[in-house]
Amino acid sequence: MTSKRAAVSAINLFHGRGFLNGWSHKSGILSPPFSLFSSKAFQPKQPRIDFSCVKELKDAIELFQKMKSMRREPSIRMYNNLLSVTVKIEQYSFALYMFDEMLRLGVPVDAYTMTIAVNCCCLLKDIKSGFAIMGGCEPDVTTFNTLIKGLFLNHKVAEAGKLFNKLLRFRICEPDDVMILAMVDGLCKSGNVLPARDLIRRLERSRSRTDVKAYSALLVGLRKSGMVDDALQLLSTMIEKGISPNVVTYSSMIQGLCDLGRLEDVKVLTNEMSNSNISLNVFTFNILIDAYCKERKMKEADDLLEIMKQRNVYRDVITYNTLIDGYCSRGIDSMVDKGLKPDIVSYNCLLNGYCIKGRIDEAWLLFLKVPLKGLEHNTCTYNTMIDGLFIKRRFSEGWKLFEDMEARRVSPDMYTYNTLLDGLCRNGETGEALSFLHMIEGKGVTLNRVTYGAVINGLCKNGKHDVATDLFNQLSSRGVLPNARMYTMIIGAFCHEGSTEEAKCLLTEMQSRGCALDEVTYNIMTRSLLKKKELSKAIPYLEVMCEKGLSADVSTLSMLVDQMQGQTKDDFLLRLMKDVLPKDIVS
DNA sequence: CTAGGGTTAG
Repeated sequence: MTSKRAAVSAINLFHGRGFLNGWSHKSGILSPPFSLFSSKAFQPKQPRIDFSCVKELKDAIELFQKMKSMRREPSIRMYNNLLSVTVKIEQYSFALYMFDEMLRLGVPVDAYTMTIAVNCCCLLKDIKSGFAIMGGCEPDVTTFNTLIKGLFLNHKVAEAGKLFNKLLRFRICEPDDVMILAMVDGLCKSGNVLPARDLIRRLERSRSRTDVKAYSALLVGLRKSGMVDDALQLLSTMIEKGISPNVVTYSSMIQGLCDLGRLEDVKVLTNEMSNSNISLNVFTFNILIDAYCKERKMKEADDLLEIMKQRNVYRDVITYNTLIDGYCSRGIDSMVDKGLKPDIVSYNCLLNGYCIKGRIDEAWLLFLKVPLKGLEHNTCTYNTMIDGLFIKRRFSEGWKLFEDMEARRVSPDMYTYNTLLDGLCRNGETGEALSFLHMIEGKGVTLNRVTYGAVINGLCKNGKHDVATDLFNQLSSRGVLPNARMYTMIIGAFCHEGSTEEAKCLLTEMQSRGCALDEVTYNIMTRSLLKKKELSKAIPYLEVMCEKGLSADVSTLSMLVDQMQGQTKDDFLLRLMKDVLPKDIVS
């Protein structure tokens, strides 16, 4: 087992020196192993205490007072119970206060007490105190697990790694499944998915094997980094190794496939699940229902709801939120009837429903009602409302709401900025959009394709083709890959300037990146060539369009007809005339 | 009912 000396030295190694300064407590805090009362027969009977009635801070305070004044001193287990429920109601500061009091009163705390206290420090983002508490008595693997998780929670990734390595190297404790999970999950969530995968590989070379939860955490990490196929690959690898995936593993893989719209592949996984006798739970159903709702496949979503009912899988708040979001109108009442309390997401979904239907005044009333329900507007609430106002071109009201948001310390995120930038652009204020963009970039907010797409689109539409092209060329240095839409816009910009050669280069580049060229792109390109009277160069594009079943638009066609006057009508052009051109243009 | 565990919303 762990020796206290080893543990403390590990902590010193970790922190350099002196972390225990200022921490003092009575020595001999642990009970002697064979005290008079350690045998069950002599153990005074503890009065029953109902901890489940602790629902809020004042209950915990009252109970603590009561326990302190009890004639027979409550056992440490009773105190631990109280601490535990206090943590469950998220009163971490009070839990720590009780912990201090217990030390002051000389209550013999144990490893459980200490782990709870360390956990509270971590959740309150006070890692230093967490480490300091460890001087109190012998930490075990659970305590270290709590600390590792706390380090990740406080964004101290390197420190978590160092601590983990030291625990291994000095054999301070044997890492268990929970510790490996804490490491894998922490690494993945801090964007270190590949190191997490390496860690599992490294451990598997020395230790027996990684459990299903750690694998699941890694799969989630891979999925979130867009490596869905790697995740699926790993899923089969783990099955080969004899580690059986469970409902969580499958659900997260199903989520990954749904994100990519691969609903057919999802069926393979659900079949695998039923073959392995793994039942879908409410999570799995929620993911599936959400996917179908997003694709407007309401029949399938309804079928799933029916299956849920048959299998006694109960809808939760998220099921209802998904439905509100998907159906946009079913309201919140039915969830209230089922005894579920709508949360801020419920209202955000409903708000979104009103906004996308253009029922902006109802949306606004709902927005105002949220605080009356005891809920606080969050970033998403503001984003949805601002977006709704902007759709109606009520820009100044949207900006006012943004100011309100900042005043109330609700932090704007990428979505907020995307909406605002898009609004500026759509209102023709491209100069303001550009300087706003630079301001956001200065804040270090991560921006995406949507952000830049909105600005580039605005610039193009307002004739600022060179500025748009500059920004487009800077995308890769900002870690953003252009999508088909952005390529099309810039190709359009080049075409507009008559730079068809540059446009052609971009067209080739977008094809090599696997972006699908759509009707718009072909039309722009063809029109640009026709404008330069280069009919022979335009024809190959028209041919490709014919092959792909894409149609030329009216202005392309009229230019084409124009230039065909007096040209020899070869077979292709005749066919084109017959198949593609609308009758009124031919005549 | 003595501590630490992976999956779902814009």
